[in-house]
Amino acid sequence: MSNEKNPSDYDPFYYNHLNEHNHSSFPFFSDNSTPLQGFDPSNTSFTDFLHSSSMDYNTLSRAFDLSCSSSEVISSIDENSKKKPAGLGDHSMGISSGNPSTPNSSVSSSSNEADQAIAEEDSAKNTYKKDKQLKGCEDEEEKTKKENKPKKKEKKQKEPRFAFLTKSEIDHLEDGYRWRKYGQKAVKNSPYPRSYYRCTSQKCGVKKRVERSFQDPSIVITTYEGQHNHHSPATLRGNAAAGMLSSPSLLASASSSFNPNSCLPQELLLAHLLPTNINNQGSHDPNNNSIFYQNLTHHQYPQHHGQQQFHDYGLLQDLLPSFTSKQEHP
DNA sequence: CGGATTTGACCTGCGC
DNA sequence: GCGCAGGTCAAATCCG
Ligand SMILES: [Zn+2]
Repeated sequence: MSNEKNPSDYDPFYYNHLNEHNHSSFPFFSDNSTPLQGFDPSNTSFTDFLHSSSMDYNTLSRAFDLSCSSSEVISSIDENSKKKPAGLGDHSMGISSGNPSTPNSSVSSSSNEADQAIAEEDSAKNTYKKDKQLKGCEDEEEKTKKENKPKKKEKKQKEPRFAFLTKSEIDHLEDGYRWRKYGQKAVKNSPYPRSYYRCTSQKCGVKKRVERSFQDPSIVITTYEGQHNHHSPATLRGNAAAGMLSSPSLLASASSSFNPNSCLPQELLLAHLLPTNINNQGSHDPNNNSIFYQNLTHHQYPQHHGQQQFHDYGLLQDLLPSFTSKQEHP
């Protein structure tokens, strides 16, 4: 209870803010074209890119205000670079909540681990469980202690994670899926706890965690992990707003190289939510409510360069069900 | 009564 | 090797 820890020990999410680097051109929002191509991630991660220069959040927020009538821009998250030592000097965090009445503003970043671990579920969860209770077979003698052995030491299921910063007062955002809360932990440097949710669908192992920014209670950080292989249980019906994130704004996601050795990022994404198209029930594509998901994959893995570029990650949308079931246990 | 939450225990990875 | 922090499980509880 007595947290003598330094609140600014290090930022678990590494909020980066740059208010002084004014460059007045946000490459993500030129127009319909893909300006991201001009940004070469081969050397620089997205966070570093943000941190380096070439854009500022003032301009970005201005762009927001112009196009999306949203509020301000929130910093992005880098899941992979969170292992920053105490070397960085800016803990100020660029989150500045201006108007509490502003709709929502969300920035997301994705982190794709290497390997081909895509979205396969199960087969990794039955490692330490099952033996705890041990009611059926008493032949096992090691029941005294809940010993667990990760038989296969590999395969850590490092799925890509997408972090969304959403400015919202409520914690339970309706994103169209049904979630079941399975855990809650206190965040180290934050007075607000972190909640762990899981998709209620059996075939879907998508997880998400929701936490609040420890400086601005208005900011909710939602981190999605995995993809849904099913359609939204409720949605595309009455509450079209729940079809997607209820926060019409922008989603800019990017990944960075988590491995300092290899300076090539795995994937780069950019998603964009249109502001006021939530009631497009007359459209011919109810699933694609109002989200524009764009994916720029700069993978140059020599091992397999054919199947990976076949299709990308369908971020908030349903993707091919066979996509996940391709990895079966022998 | 069934399903979602709550909440403490427990496991794992990692840094020191 | 130990401690901490993060993540997960599951029994208990709550609520419709
Ligand atoms: Zn799901």
